[in-house]
Amino acid sequence: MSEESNISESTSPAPSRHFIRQIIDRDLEAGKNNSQVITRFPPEPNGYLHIGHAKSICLNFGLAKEFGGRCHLRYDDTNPAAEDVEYVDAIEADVRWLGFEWGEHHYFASNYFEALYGYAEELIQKGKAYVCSLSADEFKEYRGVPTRPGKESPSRNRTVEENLDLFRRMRAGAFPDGAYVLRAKIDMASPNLHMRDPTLYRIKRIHHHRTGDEWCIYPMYDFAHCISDAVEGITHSICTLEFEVHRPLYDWILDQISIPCHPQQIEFARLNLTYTVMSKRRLLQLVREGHVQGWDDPRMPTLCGMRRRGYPAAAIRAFCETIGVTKYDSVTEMELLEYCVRQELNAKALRRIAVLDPLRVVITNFSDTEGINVQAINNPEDETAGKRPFPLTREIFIERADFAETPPPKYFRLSPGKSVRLRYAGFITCEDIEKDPETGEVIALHCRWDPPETKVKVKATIHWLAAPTAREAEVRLYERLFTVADPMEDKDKDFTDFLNPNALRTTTALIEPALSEAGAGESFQFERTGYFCVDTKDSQPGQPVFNQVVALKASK
RNA sequence: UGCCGAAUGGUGUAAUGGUAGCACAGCAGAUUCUGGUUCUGCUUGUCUAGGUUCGAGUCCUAGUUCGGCAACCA
Repeated sequence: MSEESNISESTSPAPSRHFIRQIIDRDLEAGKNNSQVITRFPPEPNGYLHIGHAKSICLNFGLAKEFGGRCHLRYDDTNPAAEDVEYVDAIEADVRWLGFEWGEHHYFASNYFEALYGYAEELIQKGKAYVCSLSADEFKEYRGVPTRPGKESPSRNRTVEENLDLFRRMRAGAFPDGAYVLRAKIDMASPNLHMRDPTLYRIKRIHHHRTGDEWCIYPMYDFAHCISDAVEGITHSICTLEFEVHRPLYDWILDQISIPCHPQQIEFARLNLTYTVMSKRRLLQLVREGHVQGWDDPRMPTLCGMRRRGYPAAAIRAFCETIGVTKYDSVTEMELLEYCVRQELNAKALRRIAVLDPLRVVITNFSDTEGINVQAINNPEDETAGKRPFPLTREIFIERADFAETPPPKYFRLSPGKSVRLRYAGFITCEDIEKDPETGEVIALHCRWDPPETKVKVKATIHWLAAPTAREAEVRLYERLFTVADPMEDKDKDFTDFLNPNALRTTTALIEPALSEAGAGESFQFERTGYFCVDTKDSQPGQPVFNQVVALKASK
């Protein structure tokens, strides 16, 4: 490399740095946190991860990698009512699939229940927390509303001894669920509702998927999260915008207790995508009500759904980098995700031929036994992918849409008397049409074949399959899950009213023999049609089922 | 009518007081044995009104609009 190009490279503009990178840049410059970057991805195991989580995963793990730090995988499992091990395993598989590793830094907030309890007692000792006897309804009433201050609970002035005794008995199971809660003693007049003596612990006799029946009191998110971060020595605690109003409480708790570490909470805008929904609750509703066939249904925006659909992990990573990170509540167009998917697949996927909606063609100047063998290119973007033999016989199948009896304007493909190129195999000219006498439907075409050397002037090349070698396979074609960009927009309707009835269409296609041996999870480009991935659930050896990943970019 | 936050083309994002740039989408063209890919060009933008400054997307003031917050959820 010449000196000049070295210079131009070093002076080329630095890659743009989003606001969190800039915060870290400044922290590192100031020597904060011993110049370390330790992040965490803290899912609650109460549902499957979706593309919105991918943004957070790529951010947290990506930042750690970029700055030579580390990222912890920590389950925020403080509410056993909603959580389950089923989700724990699925979450790990999804994060790994995305390409990230947590090493030995695999934690559960429930690992810290004992420590958390200790900090709660410390708060009580310091007169910063009290046990409250208000019922849930009274609690609400006392809390007040945003525009009016709340009023203090009668329990607020209990002595430290009383509070300690009550809290210990709460833990010991002396009281029924809901009888008491532990609250922070902050400020009932705070304009921030979260600072009006928030609940720290509640009594819940629910079996926990990790701690079993060891506990009947469970810490709330606000208490558990900041302390878990501090215990793990997290430097940058990155979360979504809705936690912005929780930050004063995050800081307050860590300021009151004797823990040396105080991570910085930074909020960013969650991902919204057009033509889908992104909340676990609504995704769960789609599963429960049977609108889709499960969390990993290829129509779902879940990571397992996208993986099954055939979206490459690299495409999702590229997408997450492209969308950026801001505090602006935005809606990203699905087209951008699809672009990233095509970009990745175009470079990597082997080309194969499949005819989705077959129309029989008889080559009139071939005898039954006559035929030729051509070579098909496996990937024009990658010469090392090589070629494969591809036979042409008297009877072939073409795509029904590649013939038009009365061609519309600018139709380049086959029509009566017209010619097209057969991919890799010369030309055909349509000489006759065979129709069903009853329905009038075109059932076959009779065409004359000309070899490639003929140089027939055509404007289109179509794909085709030799009838004797063609095999059948189930192909699933997907459209967007919803018919409108924002299914939540109409407040008078349920989002399920906008479900796209054509989101899944199943058909039997004709595939080339090489495809019937395709392994589960393998992706191909069906030439001129789209990208397809062998379904990992419903395929049998030698009998693949194909999921359409994404169509080729629409022709103009 | 409380508090917190955010506003840059259709969408997403950059510009950190000094030429408003990039990507997606759209449109047009070139190349092409995939109406794919690739390449070229084009359309479209700083929420409003004042102010500071030689100079404002950026700083100040006022407003407008949008989002979040009133689980013993996270």
